[in-house]
Amino acid sequence: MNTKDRKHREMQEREAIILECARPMFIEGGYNGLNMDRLTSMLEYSKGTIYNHFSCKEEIIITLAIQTLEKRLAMFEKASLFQGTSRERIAAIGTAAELFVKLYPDHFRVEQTIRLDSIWDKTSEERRQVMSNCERRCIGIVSGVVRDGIASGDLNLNDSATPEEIVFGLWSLSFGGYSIISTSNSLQELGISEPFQMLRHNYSRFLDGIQWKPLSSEVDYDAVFERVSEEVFGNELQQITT
Amino acid sequence: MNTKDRKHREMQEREAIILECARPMFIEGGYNGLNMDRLTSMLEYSKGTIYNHFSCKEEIIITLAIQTLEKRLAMFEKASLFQGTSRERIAAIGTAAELFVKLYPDHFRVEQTIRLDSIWDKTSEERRQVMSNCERRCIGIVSGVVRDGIASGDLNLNDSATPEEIVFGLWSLSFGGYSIISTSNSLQELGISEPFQMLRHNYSRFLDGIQWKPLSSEVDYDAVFERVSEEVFGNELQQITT
Amino acid sequence: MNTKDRKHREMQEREAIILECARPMFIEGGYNGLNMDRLTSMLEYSKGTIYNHFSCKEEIIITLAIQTLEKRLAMFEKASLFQGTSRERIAAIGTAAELFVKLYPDHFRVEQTIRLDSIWDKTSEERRQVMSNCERRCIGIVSGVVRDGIASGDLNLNDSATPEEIVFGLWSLSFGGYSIISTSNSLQELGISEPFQMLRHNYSRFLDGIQWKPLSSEVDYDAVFERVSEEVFGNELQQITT
Amino acid sequence: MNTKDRKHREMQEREAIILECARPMFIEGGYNGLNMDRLTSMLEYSKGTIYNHFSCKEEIIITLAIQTLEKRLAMFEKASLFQGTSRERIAAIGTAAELFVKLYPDHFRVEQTIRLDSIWDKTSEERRQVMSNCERRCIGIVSGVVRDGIASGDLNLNDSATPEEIVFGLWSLSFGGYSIISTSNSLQELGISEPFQMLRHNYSRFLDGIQWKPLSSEVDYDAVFERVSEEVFGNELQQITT
DNA sequence: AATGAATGAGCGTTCATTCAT
DNA sequence: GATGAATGAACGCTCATTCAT
Repeated sequence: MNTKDRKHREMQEREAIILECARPMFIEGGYNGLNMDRLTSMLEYSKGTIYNHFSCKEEIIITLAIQTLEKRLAMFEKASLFQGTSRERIAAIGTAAELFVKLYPDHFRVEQTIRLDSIWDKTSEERRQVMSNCERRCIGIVSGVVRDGIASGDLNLNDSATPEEIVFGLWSLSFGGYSIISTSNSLQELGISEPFQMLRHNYSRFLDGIQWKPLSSEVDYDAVFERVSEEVFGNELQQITT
Repeated sequence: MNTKDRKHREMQEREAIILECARPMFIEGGYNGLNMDRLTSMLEYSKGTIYNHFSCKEEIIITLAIQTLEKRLAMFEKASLFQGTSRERIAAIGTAAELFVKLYPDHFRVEQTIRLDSIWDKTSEERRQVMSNCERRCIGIVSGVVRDGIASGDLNLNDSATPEEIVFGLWSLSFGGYSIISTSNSLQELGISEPFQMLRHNYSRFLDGIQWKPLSSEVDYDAVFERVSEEVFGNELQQITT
Repeated sequence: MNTKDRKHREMQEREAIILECARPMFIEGGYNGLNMDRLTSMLEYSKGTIYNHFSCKEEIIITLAIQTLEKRLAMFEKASLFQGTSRERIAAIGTAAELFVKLYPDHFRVEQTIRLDSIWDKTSEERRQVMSNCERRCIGIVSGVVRDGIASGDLNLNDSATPEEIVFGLWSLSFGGYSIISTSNSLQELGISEPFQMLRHNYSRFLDGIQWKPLSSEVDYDAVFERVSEEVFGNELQQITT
Repeated sequence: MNTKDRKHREMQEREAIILECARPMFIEGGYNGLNMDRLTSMLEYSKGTIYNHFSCKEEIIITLAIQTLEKRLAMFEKASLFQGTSRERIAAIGTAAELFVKLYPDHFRVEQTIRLDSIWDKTSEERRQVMSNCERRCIGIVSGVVRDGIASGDLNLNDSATPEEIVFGLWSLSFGGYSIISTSNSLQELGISEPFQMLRHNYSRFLDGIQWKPLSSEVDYDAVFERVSEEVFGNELQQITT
């Protein structure tokens, strides 16, 4: 049994090393930038060995995405456990999302390329499931907190909306905001110098719009962001600042 | 002179034909899916002729993006002239954005690929300028209406935000929302069956959050959407429904 | 008749302009460096017009060679008329050869490429004849002076050699020497800093070897070189020094 | 270890086969005549395999030159060891040069094309070094014999020349002579039917001109040529005559 | 006679994947 | 299980020449 365990552990370690090397190559040049020959020559493993781990190039790429999506899921889970009002817990998840983007600034690139370059079709059903699950569970966490807000009376949607609609709103705001921050240079032209903070304020405006109590006029959500960053994500924070 | 004119018109027509053929190829398979050999064999023009129009593959791709960006700009301009309150005019632009996405559902794919796959670097400065201008002017139109709202007293930001911050918020919500609609299948799982309408409601919630008058409780902005669709974009609407 | 003359003159002028533009392109990059598209775009004439003058690219190249070969022939003819002993006249032709190489340093490149790159076969019989004639007549001029040397008693070959053999020797020495000077960087490593003068001395050694009177111990042939340069090729010299 | 050795030997053999096939293609049509597609189709190896050996077309060409330059170097080294007077040893090297030209009549074509067609720039520094070294060492061998001649008293330059100047002279005569023999058809018109012998006589005339003892009137250098051919290069000779 | 858009065979090179050892 | 040489289809692009206008 020990032998089998060791082999398995070695497999996993090697897989991590391969991905670690593949990631910057992919970031640099996208799908075509990730080159199996160069990857091989930069690692101490041979082509065949790499192909024993990943049946094709596309599998490497989707695994790159899964790697960071799993980090995000873990961060969302941690954030949702934050002790506070429902709206503070939403803010905590927002904090997780922001820190995630700062920790893995290239995650979007990987994820979008998968959807854009017809990579999806060539990946294994299994890995696609893993990837979908990560997304689904992240959404589920947010949904949960929205429902908690309704249950606690902080949020009253008055039949004018479903909880999912609110999740969709937060998700849009966040995905769109981070995308724009990552890829557009128009923000500077707009004169927005602290885009992450602005994005947080925009969350607040949206939540104020549905009257999720306590409103931003009653609580300093910037302070909540600071508290969550330190209390919940102190470790992750160190990685960013150093 | 007539000869010259005719030649010029033929050039433009041919360029349109090339792009028309290239677009689905690109949509289908991204950067690698657009293949100069296949493109040639599907057109009645030779390779050389295509290269007389576009100096490299990347120029074709950026031109695909410019084509639709120019449509969007025109729609935004038309929408901004809508006669109504400042918030209704914002709604009109939102209508334009939604119809644009429905008319050119693959625009995002093209635009994102350009930013992802180091295509940008290989394009001509001239075309990059055209593309940047389109984005800048679209943003400018929205900025203008926000300022009009402030000037008219409908919107009072109380020094808690700059107009640009609001533009960033609307832009995030819209870009994120349409991206999610286009590329994610999680929306169905969320049980959101009319995502476009939901997105419009989310706009409203955001604008309610900053107290842009008249609030959504006072005016039926769904009705405004319908009116703008018909009155301003009747022609474009036909293309979608047929 | 005037019209015909003018047309003819215009043709010749245009031909000269085309060649003037083609020459540096060819020098720069050899056969593949001479590009009909670039040539066209640098001239005010169209492709078709250029093809009216030269039926193919190869014809341009051979004409480039002919242009300078005709200059050389003229210089050899002038040199052979120098008033002096037969050996001085040989030195005068040597002077012509050296000045020619300095005036048209790229001539070898053109001539060799013609022979190397299977250009020859694609040229017209007519132009090949012109080119061969130039070479033949240059050789003929040297042969003539050798025979004059024999006739005058300055040179006595004693049946140990034909005049042509001597011509072949001088030609080898000169062609080899100028080739090495033009293309090799080993000369500097050898420590030869004034290769042209060294080459002239080597002519002298060869002519001393066949006892062509007066020997280099009796006459300062460096001084003859100077005299011929000034008296015969004063004009050409100006072009080099300025 | 045997396996590694065998692999290495196979690599070298294959490289030789590739070059053997590339050589006539290059000889036939120069740079453009050597065509990677045709080369592939004439060999039993695939494109990729060829590119594993040579990183680009230019590397193949320079290797063609190196192949024969190394043969020449070996022949020069062998010749320089000939037992005889210093002038006889020069004659022995001349014999080597002549046999080399006859064995590899197309070497000049390859070498010149490398210098003419901007091939040089695209080759690896390593191979360029190898090529330069071959030339340098050949020159060094001749220099050495000239110095031996001076040391032995057979040659007295009287400060009128450096040994290098004499090397330059022999080199010019030889390079020019063989070039003319290879590429010009004017020799026949000149009535020179045995150009190689004539060239040898011209060497002698040059060496007589600097009074390198014993003079050609004292020793039958044609006989030396015959002796060296048989005694030193008997093996190589067989290749030519058969 | 002059034009220059159109042609299309041809080029050198790349690279994901395979499979004999 | 590991290797890495071999594969060969595919790619983006070039350019001498033609010919309808």
